[in-house]
Amino acid sequence: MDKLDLKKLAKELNLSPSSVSRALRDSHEVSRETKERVKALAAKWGFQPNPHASSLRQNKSKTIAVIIPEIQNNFFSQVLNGVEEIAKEKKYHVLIYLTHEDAERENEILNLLRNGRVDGIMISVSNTTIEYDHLEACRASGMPLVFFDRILEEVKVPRITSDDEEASFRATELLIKRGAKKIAFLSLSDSLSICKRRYAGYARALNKHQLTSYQKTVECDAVDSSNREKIHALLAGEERPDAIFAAVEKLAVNTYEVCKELELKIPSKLKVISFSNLSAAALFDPPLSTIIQPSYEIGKKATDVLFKLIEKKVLLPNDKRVALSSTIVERKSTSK
Amino acid sequence: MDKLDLKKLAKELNLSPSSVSRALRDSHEVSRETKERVKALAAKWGFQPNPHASSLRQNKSKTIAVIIPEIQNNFFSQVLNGVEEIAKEKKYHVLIYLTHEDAERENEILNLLRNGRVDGIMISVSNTTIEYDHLEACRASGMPLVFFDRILEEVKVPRITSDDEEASFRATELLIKRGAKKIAFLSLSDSLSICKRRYAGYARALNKHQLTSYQKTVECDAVDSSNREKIHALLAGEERPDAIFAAVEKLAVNTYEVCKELELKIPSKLKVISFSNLSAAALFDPPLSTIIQPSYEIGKKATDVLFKLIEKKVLLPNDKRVALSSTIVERKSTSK
DNA sequence: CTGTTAGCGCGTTCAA
DNA sequence: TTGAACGCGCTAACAG
Repeated sequence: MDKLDLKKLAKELNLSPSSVSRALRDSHEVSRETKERVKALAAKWGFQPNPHASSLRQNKSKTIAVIIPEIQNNFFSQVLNGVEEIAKEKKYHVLIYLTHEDAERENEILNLLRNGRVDGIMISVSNTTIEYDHLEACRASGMPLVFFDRILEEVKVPRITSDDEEASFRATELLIKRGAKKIAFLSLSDSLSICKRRYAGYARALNKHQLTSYQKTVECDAVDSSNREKIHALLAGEERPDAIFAAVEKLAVNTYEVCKELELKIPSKLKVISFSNLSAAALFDPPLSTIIQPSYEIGKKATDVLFKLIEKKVLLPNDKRVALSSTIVERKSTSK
Repeated sequence: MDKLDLKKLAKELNLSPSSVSRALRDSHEVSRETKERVKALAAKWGFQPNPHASSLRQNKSKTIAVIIPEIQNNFFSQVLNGVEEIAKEKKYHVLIYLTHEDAERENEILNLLRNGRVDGIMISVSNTTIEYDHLEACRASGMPLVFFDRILEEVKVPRITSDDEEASFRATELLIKRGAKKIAFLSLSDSLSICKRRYAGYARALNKHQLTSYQKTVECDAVDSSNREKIHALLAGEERPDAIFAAVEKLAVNTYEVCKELELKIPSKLKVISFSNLSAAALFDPPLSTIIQPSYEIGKKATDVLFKLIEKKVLLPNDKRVALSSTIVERKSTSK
């Protein structure tokens, strides 16, 4: 069983390679009969055209890249589900790259993708990304590029996010309604778009309710142990908050861990709400109130827009800047 | 800024394309000086060889495929972390495919991968996979192939798993030691390798402790709602078990949900233990005892072995059949 | 509708 | 150590 190629099929069928090629790709300029003969033999032999030859010739790879900070995160894995769904429909392949929240690695990955390996790129930037030359260069080169969730304002490409500011505002108001007066904000990075927007919503709610006398942010990072220390310091120190707004899921988990350690009761001593797509949040002790992002839809929409770019379709105004609605699910961690 | 290629570099440097090609790939048959000149310009211009041309010529893609049932699963996303780690070292790219537990889709994906798109494949089979022609054909074609976690006995390729039988035995003994007498087993599919092995460990423990008079299996699937119904029927019916062994994480979550609904107290009325790689299991109400698989290590080892296959290195006996140890973490859900 | 020709960009001959 | 020539497998352009 040697290597198959178009020529061998062509010889067997007494056709030229180009006809076989056309038939396999459903060209209109080939007879139905020929198409059927070709497809029958191709199926019988299990033949598929060599994708590299095809990519080289057509100058497209039928592949997209998804770059995310980490995979062990429900939000991103749900996004990937949406991406895969659309890619499958388009018969595209999906390459995945992890930055591990490292801007340098992110830069390297973008470099790897500069020479035609993929037809388009979707990225959620790392929390250490401040310089944006690599992304701007990518955009400028004409590579279809889309941001999702974590964006860079400076780089003018479509951005598919959720309504972070508004959802955060509502979540903070919920804490206030339940009696919180000193609400601390746990952030992943001051420079990260989602954290900025989430902070803005939090701050707006404090302003509205004249609770700005206590306005404290703890900037965390990707390392659980140091996050726990910072949260520990916050909760064991003077001027302890009576509520916590966690900008990302892992910080809520860290908060719960510290509360266990300190035997600080949630929600009586501390209310907690967090962005989270963890379905098991309802099983926590106590059940965690969450702001749930429409992750699957973000993945689908971002991929959709990416394909519009790839296919050089015109983008509608609401393709360029999409903010899908999050859902707040109140549970016991925020009750009075 | 038009397309770069070897020729343009060559012209600029007054070299032939072949010398440039050689220099970039660190061939020994090119002078150090030339190498440096070439690399300097390549770096300056941000040049990278077209991967499709290169793949076509060399007949290798520098890409591997990972096929998993679902991504929204801590085990698989941790595995991917390990895969990415090794692939990065090898300067390989990673394509990801989801079967959504559908054997037909699995078959299609394997077909997509038959003609050189990837140099190797890692797969954890779907829970509906019974026929194995597609995998056997893949193996027979010479494609490097490795199973991880969920395997098919019949297909003779390396398999990297965890010590399911032994870990399940120990977990079941733990339930027994804590007083359980009627232990039910929640399975994802009777035909799935991991479930068979986990069941075997469970059954062996029951045998050893002469508790076989109650030996009940509930076969679940990928749909949460129907799983909850089945578990509900089990827990609300006659001959309720006093403990549950969940073969996979999601079934433990479903069990907790049903217990909440039925107001059935864990662990006093029902003890629960489960395979799970969810770090937040410690925050559950009550904290869930878990059997933690070495997912990251499985990902690394499987990728490692896959690269040995790709590089045609000899496999050591303990590359062909690896069973890494799981860890049991006892928490409140199994206490007396 | 089908065949012929040429070339995508690279890496490997083989010759110098 | 370098260059010239060829071909990987496919498909676009052109011709019939």
